Amino acid sequence: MTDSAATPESTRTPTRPGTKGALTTRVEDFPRWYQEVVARAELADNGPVRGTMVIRPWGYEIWERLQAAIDERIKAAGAHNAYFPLFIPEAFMRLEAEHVEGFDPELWVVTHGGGRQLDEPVVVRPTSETVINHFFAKWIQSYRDLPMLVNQWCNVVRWELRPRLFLRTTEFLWQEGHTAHADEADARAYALRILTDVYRDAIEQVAGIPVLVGHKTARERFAGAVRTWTCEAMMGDGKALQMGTSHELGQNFAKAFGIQYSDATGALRHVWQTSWGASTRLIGALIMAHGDDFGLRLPPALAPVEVVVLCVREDEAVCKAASALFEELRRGGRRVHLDARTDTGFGRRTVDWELKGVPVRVEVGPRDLADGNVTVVARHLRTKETVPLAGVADAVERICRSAGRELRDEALAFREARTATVGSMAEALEAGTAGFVRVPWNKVGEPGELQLAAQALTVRCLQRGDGGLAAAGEPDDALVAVVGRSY
RNA sequence: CGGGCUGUGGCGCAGCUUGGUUAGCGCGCUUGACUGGGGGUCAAGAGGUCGCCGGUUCAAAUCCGGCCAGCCCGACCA
Repeated sequence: MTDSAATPESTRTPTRPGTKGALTTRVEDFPRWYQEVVARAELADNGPVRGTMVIRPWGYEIWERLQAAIDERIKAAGAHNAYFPLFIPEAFMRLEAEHVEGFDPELWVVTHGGGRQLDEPVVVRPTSETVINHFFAKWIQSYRDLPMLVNQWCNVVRWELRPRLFLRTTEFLWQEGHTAHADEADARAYALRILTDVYRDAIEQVAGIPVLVGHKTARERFAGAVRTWTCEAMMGDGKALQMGTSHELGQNFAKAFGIQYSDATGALRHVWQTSWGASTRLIGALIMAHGDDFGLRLPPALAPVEVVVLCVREDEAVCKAASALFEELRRGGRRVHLDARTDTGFGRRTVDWELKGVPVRVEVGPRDLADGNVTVVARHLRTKETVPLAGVADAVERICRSAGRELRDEALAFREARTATVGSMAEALEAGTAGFVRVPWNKVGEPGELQLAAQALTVRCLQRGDGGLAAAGEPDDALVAVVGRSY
């Protein structure tokens, strides 16, 4: 993900002309670059209420594709979609001690409705454990009702002090899964299944973002969970972003909400639970993991448009050839867009498509066309090739099939280049700011976490030395802490 | 909530110290022409109660007071 990798010498002088309109480069000012990409690629806008977000069509289509990838995997894991209310009785939030404590500072509470003050204020959901468990208590009676596997796609609202589009907004879209199981082992296995088969798979295979998996330290754990599993990825500035989490809730909520079932012997038992979520933050990750100094780079699987065919300029033969290619690619099953806006300069249009991250551009111009050729450009590598008309479909297929994997390889190489392995706290503190540091957890511990926090460093997750997940009952002392700065 | 800063066309800013005629600039937008293989050129336009309220003054974007809003840095979080 260095500049030299993103702009091979072989390309025909790709330009960032002058100062006008060009993006701030990532090394110059990464947060500013991020904001500019969000704006210029027309992904989102700030809402009129502080911290709120308008997701624009280009951004929303990406979300719909992420959603589809995750939803299909959730269903494969046996959960079903449902919908629970936005408003939660305030009293529900108080039922689980840690949960209240964790969420209290983030709550939005509605005190008025219908022009008068409510007798009992209602909370706007920051997450839905409480309402859903209220119903689980009602729905679950017998071991035959288990496991109960429910998911919902919805918005949630949390008070945020430092909003940033996609990464941290007051209202965001997500999916939250909630399950109840007969025993601890089943709950644990399910939490892990979601972590790896849903989140890791969708994020790596569809979004092309390599992740580290592991569990959170007590300090970073979800409010009310006994164990929080996480997928962590490295962004283009070396900082970490949590991409999806899966919690083992033990029996905390079951006891607080009285979720009990009769087992085969007739004995009354509390269920064991999980909850798990992934949000529109993934779009932020996509931008920051793959974006380059020319804008967004989308893996074809998530791109609203996979191929744009553009007429270099007004010309009968050009437009005819472009339309023919557009039709051919469309029939081939690719999402194609024909850009025949000859009232806008060619340079302007190519830059726009590049900002938006469309994986392939097919440029049809009179010069190439005279020899029966067009120019095909792969966005992620910014490589151009001259291709005969008859070979365009193949060239497009080749790029569409390889781009996602190549983006992932590039992100992985970047992460590895920015990951250090050390043996002590002192070294971890020293190496910590450029990327990830792997350090034995028994050298860190809770006091170490405080020292790290002083430098804005946190333990992103704990995992085995080989990157594997801790087994049931495996003590944290034997594990490695992945340390980094985070969003 | 503690510390630093900013409010001027859609966006980004200058002007304010040292009040003074029609408040400028870049980008964007509109129209036209020439263009056209990486944000092209030229010309003509549209668009602003200078955050709000009050005060000083012959005169306030500019000086004074108050209020409001937003940004950045610290403690929370997907």
